[in-house]
Amino acid sequence: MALEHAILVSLDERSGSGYELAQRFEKSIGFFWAATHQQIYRTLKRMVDLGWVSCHEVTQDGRPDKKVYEVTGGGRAELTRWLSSPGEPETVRNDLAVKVRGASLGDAGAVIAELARHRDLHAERLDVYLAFEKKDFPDPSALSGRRLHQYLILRGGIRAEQGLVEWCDEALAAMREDQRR
Amino acid sequence: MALEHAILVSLDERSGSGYELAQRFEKSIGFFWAATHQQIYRTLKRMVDLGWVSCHEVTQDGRPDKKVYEVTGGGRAELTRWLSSPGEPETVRNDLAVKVRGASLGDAGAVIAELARHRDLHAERLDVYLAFEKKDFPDPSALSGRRLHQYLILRGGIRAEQGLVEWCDEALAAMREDQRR
DNA sequence: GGGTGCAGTGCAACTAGTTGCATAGGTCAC
DNA sequence: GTGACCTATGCAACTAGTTGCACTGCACCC
Repeated sequence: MALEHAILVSLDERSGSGYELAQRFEKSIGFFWAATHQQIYRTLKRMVDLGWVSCHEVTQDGRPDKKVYEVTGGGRAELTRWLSSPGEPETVRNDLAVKVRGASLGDAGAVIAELARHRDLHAERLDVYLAFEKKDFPDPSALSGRRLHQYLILRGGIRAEQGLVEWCDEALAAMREDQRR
Repeated sequence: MALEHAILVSLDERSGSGYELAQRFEKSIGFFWAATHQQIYRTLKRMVDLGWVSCHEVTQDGRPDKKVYEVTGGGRAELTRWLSSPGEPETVRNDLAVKVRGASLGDAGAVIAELARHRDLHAERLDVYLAFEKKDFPDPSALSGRRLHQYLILRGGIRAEQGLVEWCDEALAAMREDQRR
């Protein structure tokens, strides 16, 4: 499982509370790992037990108190161990593909509409990523270390969304053509 | 959840036992939905309770008896309903991306090796898919209905693997270049 | 006759992830 | 002053998926 490790990477960049982490997961880290606040709070608790992160409460005024977590030596050791251990590619799960495959057993028009909806969702996400790229990484060839790695992740997100938009377009064209015949 | 629906699509094409389904999931359906035999047996049982599939035992000689499942009217109704209902794109989960993002906190060389390993895995899968394409769909423009949908799914798999291979190559080149400096 | 391997089904225990709800302090607008 | 919204944490119950094991029957090879 990589949620722990995604949290370690994120906390290593900057210590923070569960709430802050949840927001980071909604944004940058969410390109390649999704997590709800529930999952994060529970996992943080487990990670404290494992000695991978430490926690101290911070009293705030004007807003509720929070618990700030930071990575310990044990956490860094675990991260190093994990980075060097092999893993398998995630198993694919694609609702939309199941729908396309089943289109001839139901309402093909509805599946086409669903494809078009997903096409637009992916195009929207792609635009967001491309805007990040333009703004945050204007000169990719100059990057190194952590900044390079952040850039590469973004590139992965861009490629994935591009591929999905193109696939939706291909499928839409073929299925619409098939319907006309 | 789409495992039920993936099973319905598969059983609608051809009735079969849990064992057979598990094999189909290892092959064709596995392009876009992974499932173990355990999951399949459990889900089939639930689907019988829901009235989506019916089950009858088949005595075999030379091998153990089996239970053959087939889709009922209720199952087809459920499938139609689901095909017309909107769904969200799956949340992404990518171990390898987490590793790349964390590469500067551990052994960057190990992450590079892991990238190279995954690159080869994806290239291998891509070859398998391309061979299917060549063999099973020599003339895509002539396809319609179910055959077209099967082809489009395969195209999705091909695009996804191609994108991953290219991304691995991009990341490998950049990280190796960064190491040399 | 003993090992390997395929076909076939399943339980039990576990880990991971989702959903709904609760609570509590504070700001800001109408 | 009250309703909407943001920060902040968490429990409980559920659904989904994984892992390890167990059993049966038969075939085929050495």
